[in-house]
Amino acid sequence: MAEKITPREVDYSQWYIDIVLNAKLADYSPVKGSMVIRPRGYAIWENIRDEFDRRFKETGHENAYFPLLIPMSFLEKEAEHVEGFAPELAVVTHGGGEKLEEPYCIRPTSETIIWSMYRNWIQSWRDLPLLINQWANVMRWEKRTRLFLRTSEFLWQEGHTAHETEQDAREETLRMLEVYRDVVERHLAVPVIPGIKSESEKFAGAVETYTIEAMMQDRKALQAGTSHFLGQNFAKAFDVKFQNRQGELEYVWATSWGVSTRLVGAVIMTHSDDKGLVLPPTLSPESAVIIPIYRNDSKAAVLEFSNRLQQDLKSQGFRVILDSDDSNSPGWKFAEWEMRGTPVRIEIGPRDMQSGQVIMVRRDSGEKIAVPVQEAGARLKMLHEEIQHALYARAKTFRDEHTVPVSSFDDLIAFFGAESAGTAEAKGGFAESLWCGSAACEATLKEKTKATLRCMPLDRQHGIAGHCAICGAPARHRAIFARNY
RNA sequence: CGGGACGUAGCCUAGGGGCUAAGGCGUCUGCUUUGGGAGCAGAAGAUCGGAGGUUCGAAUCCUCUCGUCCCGACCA
Repeated sequence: MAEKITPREVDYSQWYIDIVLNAKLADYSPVKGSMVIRPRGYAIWENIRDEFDRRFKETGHENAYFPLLIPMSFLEKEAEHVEGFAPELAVVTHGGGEKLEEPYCIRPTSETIIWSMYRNWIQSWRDLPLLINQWANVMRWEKRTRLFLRTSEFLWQEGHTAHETEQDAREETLRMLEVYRDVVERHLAVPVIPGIKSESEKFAGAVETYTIEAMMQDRKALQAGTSHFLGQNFAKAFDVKFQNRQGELEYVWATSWGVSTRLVGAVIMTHSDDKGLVLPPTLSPESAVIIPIYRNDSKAAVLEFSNRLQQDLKSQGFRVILDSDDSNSPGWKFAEWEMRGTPVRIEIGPRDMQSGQVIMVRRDSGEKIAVPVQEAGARLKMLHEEIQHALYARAKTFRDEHTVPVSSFDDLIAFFGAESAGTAEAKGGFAESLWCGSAACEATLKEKTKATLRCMPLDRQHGIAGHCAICGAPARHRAIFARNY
């Protein structure tokens, strides 16, 4: 495991792949387009998943599980939905050695099968709201895949809720968007912009799609989560009516929302450096690694000292690894654990032992701090908090530095770089521009610069006055344009 | 799905019709070391991505195919 990681400046894509493979987060699989999530990558996902799960339950949702296979006819009940997903479906045509009368598709998302059940479960306003979440795998036959960011099969959660009123459903849509924003910013330390998608970028079957958009280190945008207001589209498609408080039959109002293993990719791309993975302490499988440094004559004492510290920290609730493997030098271990992304390294040598201290080294900054051994637990906790905040602050500063108000088409082209249009060359960032609302303008910009409308930030729609940066017509929205993953 | 590049040991690379496929890193054994990817000695590890063809002979030439990366189209 002595391979060097390709520096970001040389090849950002290769850098990302090098980190994923060298930190043993995932591996390519024999199945085209699907990856194997290795234990270290899965542990990070579990830490993300557990926090979301806690927050979903806190907001009144329950987990359930629906089938992997969906009758093809279900997809076809919602016109926009099938049109959006048909090109990326995997279809099962045979079972038990016989051709199936009706083919199944492997779920690309579960609105249809879930709403086919909601039809039976909802009769009265007393049955509402129905707040269900599912942790599952889904499959979308992607033509071009990237580890974690876009694979044919991926893990996610999908919330599917049913409500009495449009108001309730709209509130739920925004409530869950806010849960996403909060968890991604605080737990993953990835700053995001909550906003609404344009018509051309919204979910197939939704009335409105809300999103949280993050900026990666190559200044491209990554959609980190979406929350959809589905109106009565699926209720109508599956004929789900309830008797309201006035005794009238009415279609149910719906939302759906999801985040996926793509978030692992977002964390990697946001925080890591040329030495390897950098993880927020909240997500790291281990709190710290102790690396003992000794000569033959000091080995026993240093190991004993290290062992005591490990036990002490463990008893305080930290997950601490003692790397006492004799076959690797300390230098090797430093590099190795840096590549794995462990937030804090604790060095213990004879000199430290004599002075009753240890050296704590921050993964994010490389800063070395001498800590009296009695204070190790308290300082480790403090360091974790500092690192968590520093990672978020650094990412936010980076994003803000590359978020620029742009008011004319010429400036947009200059910002994204006309000469780099049609290439993956990193240029630009987030262009914050006024927009008239027309899909034609989005298409024009995309054709010239590859940049798309990522979202209209929720908190920046007030006082819109001016002209669309693309066509010059009176503006109706403020939007973020960027190249994206 | 279109264009390009590339598949030789776990990883990187050499060899582009001819003897037993070469080297570096890593791995294993032993000794020696240990404050930023240590040293010495020895060992294991390859049907050259796969299939078919041309040839006396194929890692090498041809055809097909699979995979990875990049670009494009498509897209949660």
